[in-house]
Amino acid sequence: MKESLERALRKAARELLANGETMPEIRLTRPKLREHGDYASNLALQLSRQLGKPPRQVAEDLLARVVWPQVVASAEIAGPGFINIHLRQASETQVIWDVLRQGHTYGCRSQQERQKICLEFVSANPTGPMHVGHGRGAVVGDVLASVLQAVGHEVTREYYINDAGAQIGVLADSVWLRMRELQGEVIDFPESAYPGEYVIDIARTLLACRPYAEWQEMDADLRREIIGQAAVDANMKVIREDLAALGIEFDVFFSERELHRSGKVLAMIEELKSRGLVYTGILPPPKGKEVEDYRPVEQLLFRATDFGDDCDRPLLKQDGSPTYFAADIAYHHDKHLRGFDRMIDVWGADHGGYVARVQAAVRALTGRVGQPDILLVQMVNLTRDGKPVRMSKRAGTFVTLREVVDEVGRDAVRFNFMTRRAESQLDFDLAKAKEQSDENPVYYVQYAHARICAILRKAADLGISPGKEGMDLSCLASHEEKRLVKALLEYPEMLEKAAQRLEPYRVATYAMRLAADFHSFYHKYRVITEHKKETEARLALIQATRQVLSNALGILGVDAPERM
RNA sequence: GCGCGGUUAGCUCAGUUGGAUAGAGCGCAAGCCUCCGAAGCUUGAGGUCACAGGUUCGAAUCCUGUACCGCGCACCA
Repeated sequence: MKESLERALRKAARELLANGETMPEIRLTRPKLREHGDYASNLALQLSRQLGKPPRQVAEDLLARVVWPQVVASAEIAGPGFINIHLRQASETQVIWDVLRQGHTYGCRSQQERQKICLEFVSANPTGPMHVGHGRGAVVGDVLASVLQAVGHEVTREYYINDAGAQIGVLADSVWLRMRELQGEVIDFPESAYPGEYVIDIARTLLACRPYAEWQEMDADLRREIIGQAAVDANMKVIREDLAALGIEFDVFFSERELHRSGKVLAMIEELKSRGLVYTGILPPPKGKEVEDYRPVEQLLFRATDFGDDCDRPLLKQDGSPTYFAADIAYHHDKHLRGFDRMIDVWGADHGGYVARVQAAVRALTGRVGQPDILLVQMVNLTRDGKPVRMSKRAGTFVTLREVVDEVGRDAVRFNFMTRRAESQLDFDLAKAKEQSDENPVYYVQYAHARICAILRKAADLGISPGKEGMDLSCLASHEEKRLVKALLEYPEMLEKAAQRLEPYRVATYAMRLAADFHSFYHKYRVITEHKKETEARLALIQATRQVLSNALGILGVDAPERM
């Protein structure tokens, strides 16, 4: 519908412009005031300068030439030169049948330019349970994936497991110390050791499956290796369970360790070498920041500055092993080789300093600019009754994601994480999220859905069913009904924009608005009345509303209950 | 010092990539259930869009600078 209007305007504008002149992007907006019509265009104002005529004159020229599609009732010039378009009432209510016919697929598209997208998110280190910040990234990534799928893309949800490197060694050592402690030894735990309870659990499990004496006799390096792997497996198991509790499943778990073992990291470094993109050099100390143990060392460096980064980056550590960065380059290179049209990464904001170098590396290896797209999800401030909850990892007292999900529920957690843009910080109050109060938008939306279901049940009891496609809906003429219809019409537009701009939170704010429009309508008008036609029309309207609420909640991964 | 993100009502946040009179929730004030679900609705008060310049028909939105807040800044991940 929107496209057909845009096409008509574009054609008229083409006639006004001389050959070769560039056409501004045609953008129809939904005016805030209903007097301004159903859609509005600022095209005349945009063209005014090019044509050297006042905007209102341009608007008149446009209107004289444009051939509107059937759905347009009238179009007029307003204000400085806006073109306000009014649709035929019947053409808007048509959306009700579209919704009811298409059901849970309403709003989805079968994209002509379907992309294969690799969406990497969470990727929390397997050194312990996830915290609330990971949870936000998890929900943002999961919903974004659903949005992209809805508009017709093929999305792979992928988790990169950092199961290699020094941190795994530290984890293994921490577990080993706990194992010895469980055997009665008095241990002085170093600052660096992981403090959490879960470390003890892992230690206990390992002692149960192999006698302590065997562990003692084992070669130290081998023991470290085995314990490290076991600890990673145990942590990943917990992480998967916690993600499942949030309703999140991945298609691929990609292991960094496998990446090293398969030789892909070294191969990638060779590839860069052969292209002359690496050199051996010494990095200067970082400016403005104290690095107490800085020592000038010769390292193998990638020429990131040639590709937009502001500093060259090391590929090998002092001991000759690859850096995390090197593995990450190989990982993204691997994604590229697997044939994805597009890569999207969802990271915590604390990794922001990393964006330029990864994009630089991808560009160097594949020639693709601006890939991967990276969403930086800002921090979550966790509070309870307004007081900050300490999240000290050192003390091992941080609140885990699982505890929060268990306490406030999956739906409330997911919805609350989606109510704000990813790049603004999020306050999350445990007490309020649980309260089921006005502060909690998830219940507001779910309530609207349950309420509609209650009305539909009542109608069914009375033997009344919603109208059938083709019936006259002109009685849906009140302000509230029109708004509701308009909101239904906007659902596909909203999804489109959310996908295009990688802004999944739009689905949540849309759901709140749709629920609000329904509640307003509900309070002003009764659905089931003496008038048969009116009743049937309104039943069709609320059934369509229920469907769209359900679709939006489905994308959010939130339940759409029939009763509450 | 540099980079990234942020700054909009008392609080928490939207604002359709530069459009018409800047919106919503909470809180505050006042109303609404004999009636399909009050976990809801209606009305009101509340704004120098951090500040200063600039760009143009037009700026919360774009450019420059400043001030605060958050995150990050070799050989960790």
